[in-house]
Amino acid sequence: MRLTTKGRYAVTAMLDLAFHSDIKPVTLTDIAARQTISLSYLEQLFSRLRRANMVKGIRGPGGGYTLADTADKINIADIIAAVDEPIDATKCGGEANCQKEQACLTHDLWMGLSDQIRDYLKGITLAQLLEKHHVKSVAKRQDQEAEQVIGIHRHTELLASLNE
Amino acid sequence: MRLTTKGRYAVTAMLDLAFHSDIKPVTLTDIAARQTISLSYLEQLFSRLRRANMVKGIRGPGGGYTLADTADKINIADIIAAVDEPIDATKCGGEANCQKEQACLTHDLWMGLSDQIRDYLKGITLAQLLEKHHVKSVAKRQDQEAEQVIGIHRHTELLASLNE
DNA sequence: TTAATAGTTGACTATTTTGCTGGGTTAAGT
DNA sequence: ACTTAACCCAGCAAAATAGTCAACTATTAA
Repeated sequence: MRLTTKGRYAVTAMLDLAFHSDIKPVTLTDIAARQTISLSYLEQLFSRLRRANMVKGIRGPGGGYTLADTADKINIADIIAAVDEPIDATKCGGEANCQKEQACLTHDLWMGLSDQIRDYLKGITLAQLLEKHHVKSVAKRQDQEAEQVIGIHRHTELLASLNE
Repeated sequence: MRLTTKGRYAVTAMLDLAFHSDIKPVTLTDIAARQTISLSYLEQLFSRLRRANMVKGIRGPGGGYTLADTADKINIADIIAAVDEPIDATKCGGEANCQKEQACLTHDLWMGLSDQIRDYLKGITLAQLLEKHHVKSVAKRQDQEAEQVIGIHRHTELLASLNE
């Protein structure tokens, strides 16, 4: 699992879509203007997102993109995985072709960590992020309320799984 | 918080160090051989790690690197932060220089997510990863009683080195 | 003292990824 | 027909990544 600006662009665009595509499809031109991402770069990203069945493209006037599913069914890990190259799991490609035992061991450790991050991001949906933002803006408007609904208990939960 | 192969190299190298530097300092040449990372690339990474006070360099014959602190005091987030460029938090650099409200909102959402990942990784130490691996390898060894004997002597060798 | 070891530094190169431009083609609505 | 917008390329400049080379300095064993 990698975390780069590319994935960030994708998540941002998907959030924008979740925000605006309730009524009608959203054009990439709109997203490009709102999020200041170049149209052609968005096209690249959405080409992958569409092939991964995260969004649906509707052609013609009045067309655009909509989410392929409800926002609570779309998680962050899948979005990032969709736009990232399939990571080649370098050098120790799946099978044990490592000559050295140590190399494989530390490789395993890293992969385990990577899996945990993926699981963590799999547990966060677009709907949760929108809700969190909603809560936050409401809280800012009224008075300070306790936010952070999503993060904390999940954090401890995952740490607990480390200690098994 | 970014997650790239660079950070992975750094974590892998630090894990290798945590494994082997109990008795004496570990040379980058050794790490390069074990982890199949180029020596000079390691030099770059360890230059940053040293400046970030994650490791100590010891010169002269018998020299090498050791952890600057015990393995339970070194967390993954700090390792990655040490080798990564300070992320520029693009376009909305700290202050609210976003012209559009939406851009800032989704930006906030992403930054919040990024913070959560950082907190998560801050909660995972080298010691935890080593411990997890230790348990796992023992279990694997017990399972492989009737099977091929390839890994066994390496395991005992490793366990022996842990008890010294 | 001397030679070997090993870290330190900086500049340099190759490759990959990133973000973007611009050209088109195809499907759908007016 | 004409427009709109998704779709699909080929390519390209800048940046990041990964690795190389060479000169240097500090340490210490012999």
